[in-house]
Amino acid sequence: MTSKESKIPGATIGRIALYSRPLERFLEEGTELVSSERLASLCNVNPAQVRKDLSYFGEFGVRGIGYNVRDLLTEIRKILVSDREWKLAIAGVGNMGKALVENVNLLKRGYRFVAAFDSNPERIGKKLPSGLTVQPLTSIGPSKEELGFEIGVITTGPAYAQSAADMLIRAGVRAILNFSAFQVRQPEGCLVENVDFSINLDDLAYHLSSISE
Amino acid sequence: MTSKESKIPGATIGRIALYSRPLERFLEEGTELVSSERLASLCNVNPAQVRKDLSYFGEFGVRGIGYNVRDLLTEIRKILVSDREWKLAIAGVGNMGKALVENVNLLKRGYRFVAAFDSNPERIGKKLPSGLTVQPLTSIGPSKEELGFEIGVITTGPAYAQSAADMLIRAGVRAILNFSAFQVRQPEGCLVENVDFSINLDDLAYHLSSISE
DNA sequence: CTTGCTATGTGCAAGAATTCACAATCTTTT
DNA sequence: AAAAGATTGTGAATTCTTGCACATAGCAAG
Repeated sequence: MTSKESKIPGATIGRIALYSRPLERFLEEGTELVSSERLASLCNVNPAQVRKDLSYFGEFGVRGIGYNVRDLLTEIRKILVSDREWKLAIAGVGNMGKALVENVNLLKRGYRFVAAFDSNPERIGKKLPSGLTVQPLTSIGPSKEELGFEIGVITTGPAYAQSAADMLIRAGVRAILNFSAFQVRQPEGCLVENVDFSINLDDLAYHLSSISE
Repeated sequence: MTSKESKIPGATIGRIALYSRPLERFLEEGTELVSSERLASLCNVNPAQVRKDLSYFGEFGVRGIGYNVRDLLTEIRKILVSDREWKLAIAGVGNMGKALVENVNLLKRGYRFVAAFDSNPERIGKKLPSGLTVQPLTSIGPSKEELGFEIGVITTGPAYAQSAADMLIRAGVRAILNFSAFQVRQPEGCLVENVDFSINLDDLAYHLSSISE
């Protein structure tokens, strides 16, 4: 069904996800039509980029008119497979972990945390506002069978990140989103995406400084 | 001083920041030398990429030997201008905001939050564990003069993001790191970097699904 | 001081990604 | 029913990025 997946640039998926944000707003506001130009300007990209990105997956617009907001959003959700619920497990329930587990935005998009783990004995057994009870990291294995989470999120400190990753993988997750400062190595058969805010700050700092030169 | 900035790929700065993470660990562990190959493998990139990225800024290695960990780290910090303290202001002191303000990792890299703002009256006046007192968003203007923050971080809900951005800009910040789900438009003369985790999850979900096809 | 070993720095080729520019197609107007 | 106007979809040109492959250079051993 996916049309010639061979030539889809890596950044395209991320941008398509990006396009869905303003589309969601348009849908709420009742705006029915949107042009590639308008969408592009809201996402800080080139209009042709929007059209090309979408064209990898089909023809969703009407020439001379634009895109129907509701239809395009539906198509994008199909493309991203965010038209279903994804179950997540979190390892590390510090500030960052809690912020994610309680983030309504993620839930709205179908990402539901169904298990929470931590290695800190003080945190184990505690109940989070979302209703989840924090389990010991070492118990990941068995729980997975019951709860069936498919994506792992790591928000432990750097020292625990790799072992958290190992345990999540042993428990069967096929994808990991890693927020710890430790860069998790790409293991065989498991997708890993590393997120490090301090890199974004470094980036800003660099560009800020080079402007004034 | 910067050598021909004209041809530096956009992704290079981010990768150079990435290289510094394992280097910091090596420095702590007392490892003195590192090869582009080793560094590359830890960062999931190609060794030639490491060398080329660095070569935009100078010659930091010794042929036949590799790079001196301490020296390279010093050079990278100079490049990224993270060899000094950057003062940050945060707008939005929910879970995510607190997670950032209390993140020791950022502090270790020289990013210090010197002001916190929120629009929620219940939060205003509260003292954060870091010692900062939450101020009303509307008071951003005057505070900036006193405290001199130069980068703004937005962790409000989507509804407040654009107005928080406007206020931060009016207060004189030249760069914004935006974690809200609302994509802030690039304003004239101010760098904006938008971060949206749900996009990372969408990305993982997409690739997870396309594997099984 | 010469040979061998190793790992950097980089010109250039190969490969990707982006953007242009225009044909295609749909609606509206006359 | 033809012309005007709008905006998509996309082949091709352009621009950007990556990676190869090797000359270069430092060190060590004999």
